[in-house]
Formats: sequence, C-alpha cells, structure tokens
Amino acid sequence: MLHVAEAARVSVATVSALINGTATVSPELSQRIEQAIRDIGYKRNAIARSLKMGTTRTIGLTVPHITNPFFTDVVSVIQQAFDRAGYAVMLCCTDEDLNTQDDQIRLLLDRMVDGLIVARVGDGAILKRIVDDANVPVVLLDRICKGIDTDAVVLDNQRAVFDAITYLINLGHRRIGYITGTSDISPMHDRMAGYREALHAAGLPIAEELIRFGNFHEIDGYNETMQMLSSHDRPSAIFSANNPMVIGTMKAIRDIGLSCPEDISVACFDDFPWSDVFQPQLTTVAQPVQAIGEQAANLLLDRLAGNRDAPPRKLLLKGRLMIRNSCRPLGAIAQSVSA
Amino acid sequence: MLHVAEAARVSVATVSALINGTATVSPELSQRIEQAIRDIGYKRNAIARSLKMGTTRTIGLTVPHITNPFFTDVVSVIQQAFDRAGYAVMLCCTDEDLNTQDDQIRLLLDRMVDGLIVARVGDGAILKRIVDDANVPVVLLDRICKGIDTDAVVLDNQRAVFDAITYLINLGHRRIGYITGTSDISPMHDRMAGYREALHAAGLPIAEELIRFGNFHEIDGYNETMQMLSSHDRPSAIFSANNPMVIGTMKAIRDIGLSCPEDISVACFDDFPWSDVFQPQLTTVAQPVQAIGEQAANLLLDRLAGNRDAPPRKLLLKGRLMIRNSCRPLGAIAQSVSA
DNA sequence: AACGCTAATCTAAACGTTTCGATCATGTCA
DNA sequence: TGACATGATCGAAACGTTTAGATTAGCGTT
Repeated sequence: MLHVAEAARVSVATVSALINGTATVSPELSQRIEQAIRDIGYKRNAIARSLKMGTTRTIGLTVPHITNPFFTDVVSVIQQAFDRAGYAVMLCCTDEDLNTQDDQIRLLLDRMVDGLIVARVGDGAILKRIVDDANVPVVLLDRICKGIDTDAVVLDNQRAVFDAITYLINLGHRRIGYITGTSDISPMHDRMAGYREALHAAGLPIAEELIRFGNFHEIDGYNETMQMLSSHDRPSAIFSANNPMVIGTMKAIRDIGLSCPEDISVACFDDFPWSDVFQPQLTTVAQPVQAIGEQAANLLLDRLAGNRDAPPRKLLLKGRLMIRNSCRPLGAIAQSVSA
Repeated sequence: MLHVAEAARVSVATVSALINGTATVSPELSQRIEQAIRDIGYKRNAIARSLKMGTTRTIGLTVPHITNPFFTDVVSVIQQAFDRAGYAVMLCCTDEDLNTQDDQIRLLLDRMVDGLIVARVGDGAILKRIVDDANVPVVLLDRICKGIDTDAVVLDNQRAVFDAITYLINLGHRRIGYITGTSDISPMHDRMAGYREALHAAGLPIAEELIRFGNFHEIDGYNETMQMLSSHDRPSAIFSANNPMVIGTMKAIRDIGLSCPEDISVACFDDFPWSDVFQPQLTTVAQPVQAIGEQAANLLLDRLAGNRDAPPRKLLLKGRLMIRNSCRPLGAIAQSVSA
C-alpha cells in the first residue's frame, strides 16, 4: 500500500480511503491510484487489516469426524454459507477426543476467529472456560452442553429414536439391540432415552445386555454386534445410534453368516445418499442436514452482524424416519402381512 | 502483552523472550512474568505475530466437493497431518466452478496462508497467474495442470482405468458404457485414455455413443445412464469415472427395472467404506487416500520448512482394482465358469 | 582499580493497515 | 474583502507482536 501511494504520489490514507470507499477521493487521484494498484499488482494484506480492525472474517468449525457422512454434509453446507458471506472457515476434526478439541479451539481463538461453530466432545467444563474468556460468539452444533448457555441447533433426538424403535416394535420385534456411543454427549444420551421410552411405552422390559456402548467407529459397531449375535438369545433387530457403527453392524452380520433383513432387522441414525440404492436399503433416521447447517450458519452470522446481546437461541429440529427394507415384520404381524 | 509486562514490571521484549524462549531470562523475572500471564489470562495474538513474522501457520485447501467420499477422506487425512504440525487449515469447496475457485484462492492468499493445496478446477491460466504472483508454495492434488509446474500428487489414472476396463473385457463384455466428467481436468482426461487404450488393446471398436459426459454429480450419472439404457443396443457394462455419478447410475438401473449384476455390470472409480457391505458390492478402483493425503501434506510441509528451491516433485501413485460382485461374466466365459 | 566479557534487560523500530483530526484550497455569503 | 463552510488530502498514531541493537550490572583478570 505504501508503494502504491508512492507510485500514485498520494498518501496511504488516500489509498485506503479509495479502496474502502470510506471517503470521497477526486476522480483524478482515483485514476492514478487505480493505475498504480494495477501496475504494482497490489493485494491488500488481510492480516494487517485484521490486526487493526480486530476482526478476521474467519470462523472456526470443529467436528468430531469429517468422514461421518452427517458431519460431511453439515460441514459442506456451513462452508457454503460462510463462503457466500465472505468468511473463510477453518476446519478442525477432534477425532472425538477431548484434549484434541481443547487444543484446536485454543488454536482457533489464538488466530482470532470471529466466531465458532462447535460439535463438542466430552464434558464442557474446559470448553466453557475457553469460550468464556475469549469473547467470541459460539454456536453449538448437534450436541448441546450443560454448562454453556449459547446459541445451539440440535435434533429432537429422543423423539426421533422413539419413533424408530416404536416402528420396530410395531413390526413385532421384542428384543431390540441398541448400539450407542458414550453417553456423555447429549445426542447419545437423548437417543438412549428415546429407546427406553419406546420400550416402556410398549410395556416391554429393558434388557440391559442388549444395550451396548461403542466409540462411534465402525470397528465398535462390529465388535458390539458380534457379541450380541453370539449370545444364544440374540435380538431380532438392532438399532445403531450412529452411522459409522452401522457399517460395522452390517459387516458383523455378514461375517457371522446371517442376513439382513431375513435373520435380523437393522435400522440406524443418520441417512446416507446411497441408502436407497444398495441392498438392503437401510431404514434410517434422517436429519435435515441442509437446515441444520444453514441454521447454525445463520445464528452465527447474526451474532457477527452485531446482534450480540440477544438471549441464547436454541433450535430444535425434527428427524424423519426413512422406512426402507432392512426391517422385516415378525410373528403374527408377518402372518397378517403375507396373508 | 503490554499488560503482562506492566504487571510483571518488565518490558514487553522480556515477555516475548520468555514466551518464545528466544533469550534467557532470569528465574526471578520468569516467575513474575508467568504469574502475570496467569493472572491476566493472557493469550498471544497470533494475528499480530503473523503480521510481524510474515507467516500465519495456516494453509489453504480447496477441493471441488467435500461430499465426494474421495475428497472427504483426503481432506480428513490432510487436516490431521497439518494439525499435528501445528498448522490450521482453511477449507474451501469450489463446487467444480472456475470462478468460485479463483475467488476462494484469492480469499486465501489475502489471508496470507503459508501454502496451498489445490484440487484444481477448469483451465489453469488464472490459477497460474494468481499463484505466480503470490509467492506461496502450492501442491496440486489429484489433478495436475498444464501451465503450473509445481509439486503434485496424482494417481496413475490411465493405468487404473485400463486395468478396470480390461477386467470387464476379460469377463466377456464387449459394449462397455463409460460415464465421465468434463475432460478439461487431468484425471478425467487420463481415465478416458485408459478406457480407449483398453478397448484398443483388446481389438474392440470404440462406440462413441457409449461415452457420456456428465458434470460429476449423481444426477448426471442418472441421466446419462438412463439414455444409454434406453437405447435398443444397450451396453452390458457401465464404468463410471467418478463416485457420485455411480450412485446415479445405480438409481437409473433400478428405476428402469433392471438389476445389477444380472442385467448389467457396473464398476466405478473411487472406493467407499461400505462398498463390501451392501448388495451389489461394487467393483471399484480404490485410490490410496491415506497415502495421497499424507504425501500432499508432506510435500507442502517440506516447502514450508524452507526447502523452497528444490525442483517440482511429481508423485504418481497406483490405484487398486477392488473386485467384488457387481460385474458378471458373459457369454462363453460365463459358460466356462458355470461348467 | 581499571578493563573487558558475559548475561540480562530494555528501547525503539518495524510489520501493513485504518482512522482521527489537521491542513489546505476553493467557493459562498454577508 | 473577510469569514466561513465544504471537500479533498494528508500526517501520524494505533493495533500487538518480534527483534536488532543499546544499555546495564556483575564478575573475573591483570
């Protein structure tokens, strides 16, 4: 900018005024400056600008795993929204690890991001402290957090799983396996509540040996399914509370020599784009990823636009049960269907 | 930092020296400074630091679509690698659009990223200009670019498709449909060359009506497949040159009332994690995503570590044909197999 | 006691912007 | 003609660091 100013024989203040349109500059000087900018190939240094302005037009986004198709989609939507608004997004994947998450958030805050969208991991105490004293708007995504009272967009997880399990019950299933992630994050907690509520509403007992905890990965789904299916009193249906784990479930079913839905019915949380193309076509709970991403982006953009003091807004979106062919009717119900 | 210095009754230079370990500071002052840092809750402002140092410890990463599982995986690997190295990554999705890409790269360069990993889109002329006068190391990912002579890691696409098509030919297929993206990017060009080479090597004619161009999306795969299958002389196998389009192909096959592999064989480029769980299990060309991501990250990290003048390094990785059950033997070959 | 050496600390300039207030020419009005 | 508003331009400080070079204090030598 200094060089431009010299070349155009004006002060840097004038160059800045022209570039930002913050003051009128005469046509003559404008012309000289623009020429100089072209000649020199000048590009404004956004870092210097950020330092002076106190804003980076960059936001931080952390998710547990970008390879989980739910997060892939949401990240994609959020990225597009901020791109449109002229913001850059720094992406971090916490790998479902608390320390990684804390480090990454600190990294983002060091870099003076203007805002944060966080699908948090683990207990919120440290996150809360970090976020509190960095004075930056935060929106919680997918997972709310007890200590942190801020904007959030989440699914009505309990209701969604309630519907799914009730569907299985109505098909005649009585022993329904449930594979979940560690329940220290809200969706897992709420989904489990939906499971229990559905069984309870139908007057069915809750068999604790059918509730299995994994660590969100395919391998966990595989292991837990293997164990369940090896028991002599195996379930007739399995619901997986997340998407990567259901792949493991399907592999376990295959490896153990059973087939779905003939021998065992399967449903899971989170839809994927190819779910109605391959067999079996999985029955899933679909989240409105587009809406989730857009709402999260909008909440943050609204704060960034200056609306700092509005009370925290919590958005609760509804899931949708996508019924396909991976669950089959059982017993009397099967009879009446085939009759 | 000024506040810390005042609270500890030292100069800012001393504080800086302690924080960065660039000079020895006495135990006594160290203690006072550390105490002040804790009391005040001081965090270094990375923006100011970047301005002074001329480095942001941030890199830019642009891909066409993050929802394409190939790019999802590669992005994930790259993100992890830079995370380990203490770099942040700014992610942009160009949506396969040239102007979007140019805008985003400018955005990244404005923000003074230290380096760039680009899966480019369209013709490289503008990209070249942009990259030339920003003096930043660039590594090309998945797609090389005529004008730009820089580090790159790509697959041996021609060979990979040659192998896949040859496999189909050996199964007895003679009319093999080929669905590709616009061939102005290198992988599509090279894959097509592999297709033609394989047919040629087998002495088969090339039926131009079986070569269909889409725009990388599922819907394109759907439309092109529909057209191919509606012809009276339809192919016995279809190869899709990218992953999202094959979903469209499968949907078209389903909607038209055919089934795979009984009526039509299907194979495609890019593997996905669930490909051996659902039916049909697609035969695919798997890219070594882990290696691709790591190599790209390493090339860039090496440049960032100071190795600026080494000649451009081109890494050519090998694909792997994952044979599953979506392609069936035909004619005489089928006879001999079943005999 | 004077000297030089080392280690610890500080002063101040620099990075590239934005912006406040000052300056200055020009035209308007009484 | 003098006072004054207006519009264009500029000078300089500020944002929060890093760092080269200056300064100071402490110590061992001679």
